Amino acid sequence: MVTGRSNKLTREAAAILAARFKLLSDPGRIQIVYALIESGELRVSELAQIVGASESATSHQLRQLRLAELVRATRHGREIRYRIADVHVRLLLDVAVEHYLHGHESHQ
Amino acid sequence: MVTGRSNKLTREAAAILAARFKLLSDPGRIQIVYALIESGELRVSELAQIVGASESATSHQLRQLRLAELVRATRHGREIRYRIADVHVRLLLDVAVEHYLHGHESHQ
DNA sequence: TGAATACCTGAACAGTTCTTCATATATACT
DNA sequence: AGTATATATGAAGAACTGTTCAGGTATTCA
Repeated sequence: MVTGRSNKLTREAAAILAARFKLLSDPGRIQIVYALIESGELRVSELAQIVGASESATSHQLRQLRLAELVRATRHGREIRYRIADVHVRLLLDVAVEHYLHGHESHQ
Repeated sequence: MVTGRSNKLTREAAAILAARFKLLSDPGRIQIVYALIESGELRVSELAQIVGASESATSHQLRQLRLAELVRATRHGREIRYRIADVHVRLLLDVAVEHYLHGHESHQ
């Protein structure tokens, strides 16, 4: 499935991919994204508790994810609920969890 | 395929995943990894040319990938050839390229 | 042995990232 | 209107990242 494809990755394409991977390059952000995938919709305070960070720090992280359109926010009364907005991240995280966690230790 | 799984991502697990994604969070490093996947084995000077960076900068990047055991180096005479050492990154990049490049514009 | 080639490495510097703290905004309640 | 709750935001600082530059190591060739 790798052989026979476009063969060259332009710098622009690499930058697009890098930006996506960068969003997942922080433990807190991964926990946020993962929690939203599992739970569907969560409030900022709930996410802060799950991650174990302050609400301010969590809000800053959510802002990044929001600006990158990876998550979407909706106000409900005085709370704001976040949910996944990017369908692709689900599979990407699935693959990573499947391969880099529990047991898949093979190399070479 | 997402429903019905372990449901909670520990901070340690999130850190492991984040470290892997971080390696792919730089355009140059993505180009290096992609080129190695496509070509099998390449020298530092070739990789530097592909990425469009100095050989020193490329060497520093390769060092990171090497220490993370994502690539492996072998000396042949006075040149050093690099190849992919982590089987998982292939699929991860495949998924990312497939979803974030050419046309898969769907959201929500 | 000396020079050339291919690559590595450490230090330094600019740019970026993440957190905290203080403050601001929006909504709800009395 | 005033207070409480939930979240957002800007500034500031510490820590980290990627590049360059200068010099170092390993190998080949004359």
